[in-house]
Amino acid sequence: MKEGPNLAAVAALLGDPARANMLTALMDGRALTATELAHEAGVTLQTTSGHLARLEAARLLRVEKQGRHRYFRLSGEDVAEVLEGLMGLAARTGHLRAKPGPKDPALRQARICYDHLAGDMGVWAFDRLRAKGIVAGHDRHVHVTQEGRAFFARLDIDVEALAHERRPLCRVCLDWSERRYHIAGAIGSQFLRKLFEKGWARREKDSRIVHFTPNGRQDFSKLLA
Amino acid sequence: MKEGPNLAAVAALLGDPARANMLTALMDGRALTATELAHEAGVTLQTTSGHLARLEAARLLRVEKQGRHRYFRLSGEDVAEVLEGLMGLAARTGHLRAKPGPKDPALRQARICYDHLAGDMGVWAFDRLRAKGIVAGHDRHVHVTQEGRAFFARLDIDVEALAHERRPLCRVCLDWSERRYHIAGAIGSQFLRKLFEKGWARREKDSRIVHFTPNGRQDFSKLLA
DNA sequence: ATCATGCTTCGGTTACTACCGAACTATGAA
DNA sequence: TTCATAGTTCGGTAGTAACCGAAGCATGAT
Repeated sequence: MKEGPNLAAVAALLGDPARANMLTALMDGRALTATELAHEAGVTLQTTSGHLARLEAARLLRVEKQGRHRYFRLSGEDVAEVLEGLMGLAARTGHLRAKPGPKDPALRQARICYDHLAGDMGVWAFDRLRAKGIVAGHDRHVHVTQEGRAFFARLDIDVEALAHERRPLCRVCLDWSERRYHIAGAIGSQFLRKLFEKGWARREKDSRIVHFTPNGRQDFSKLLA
Repeated sequence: MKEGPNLAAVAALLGDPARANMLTALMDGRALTATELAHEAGVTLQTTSGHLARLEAARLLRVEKQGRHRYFRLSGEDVAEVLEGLMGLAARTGHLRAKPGPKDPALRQARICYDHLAGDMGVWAFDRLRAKGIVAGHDRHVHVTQEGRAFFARLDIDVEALAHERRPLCRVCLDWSERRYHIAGAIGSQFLRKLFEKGWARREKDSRIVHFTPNGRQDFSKLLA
């Protein structure tokens, strides 16, 4: 009783449908304006403004001013992880959406989680990266191996440069649909970007869903074979 | 927008202070009666009854009837994990309790998480178990090694028998205070039980806090040296 | 300067829900 | 049977907060 951090305060913030929709919209790692988020949540701009102020005060969101726009994004990967965790619990406890939506299977297949690949494809890719010895390690402390650096270099990803950024190079992130891990961090971000650059996959407009082209899927499989 | 499981519905359940207090009280894995939970949450029995009905309907709690008592417990380890995750976010985002409470340091040191050891000591123990080759593996898929079976056998823990239970033998669980993993599952549960049996540690009454005796701490260190 | 756009603040309404008192059901003990 | 304990259901109250319209800034374009 009354021990530890104030769980209820944070959960209550996530518990409002409008705020939850805004946060979900930000799960793909993009930064969105207040107007865009208002549209996502289906409420007016002034209501949105109030919600965003509260989320920012709680440090769940980070804001960047650019001209007369204010861009909001999740304050960190850990926020995205908790959101995914809650989705997992919602799915497991049968608390699905009233109207499940036809997009759900596609969402389970492949989606953006913050800025990296999640879903069935994301988990599969992570498994392959490990099986091929490109990454190794325990728990959250996964690292890119020497062979891994060569592998990423062939994709024009400079691991050395990424390693010097403030952001963790290589992390794992729990998947709500698979309940297993996929790769995150700077490497996860760059890896996904390459998929788009190569034209192997594209993102559905205004959605977290990622679509692979038939050829892209094949080339991706070959890359990680 | 409106993709994936209904995150807000679950979060709203966790967002009420009374319900959050009840769930927190159940984090130590015990099963408590409605009356006990009413006391924990600081509300009357009839209010509690309503909350518990909702939590059970959402499959966050499981109930067992025994005579005229109804014992409530968390429906699974995953619920405890999400609660710990939310606590981590609350701590990280500065959303601490209004009155931090003098017990917080003790809680960070060693506490019960569902039915296994968490906090600084829990994370340390898990590190040692891995360093000694008692457990090995990646991610959530950790396993007890051959040497590990011998190690646990010396503690009168029959890994073979536990492995045949429905419950996962060896899992990991994320720690809100350390933001690192500790050991859970049937092994984690038995391991903690041994600490109590040996008198190395005892649990504080009506709390998740675990106190190690001076000798117990020494013997525990020696065991995992 | 004037206008348009993006966002915030203020005020009032509405809807929700946590809460408790009181009455009721169910199980067990004497 | 009678009483006590554990818990649920019902009804009414009260506090909260989500919501929008309107007005008010602030920045950028013309």
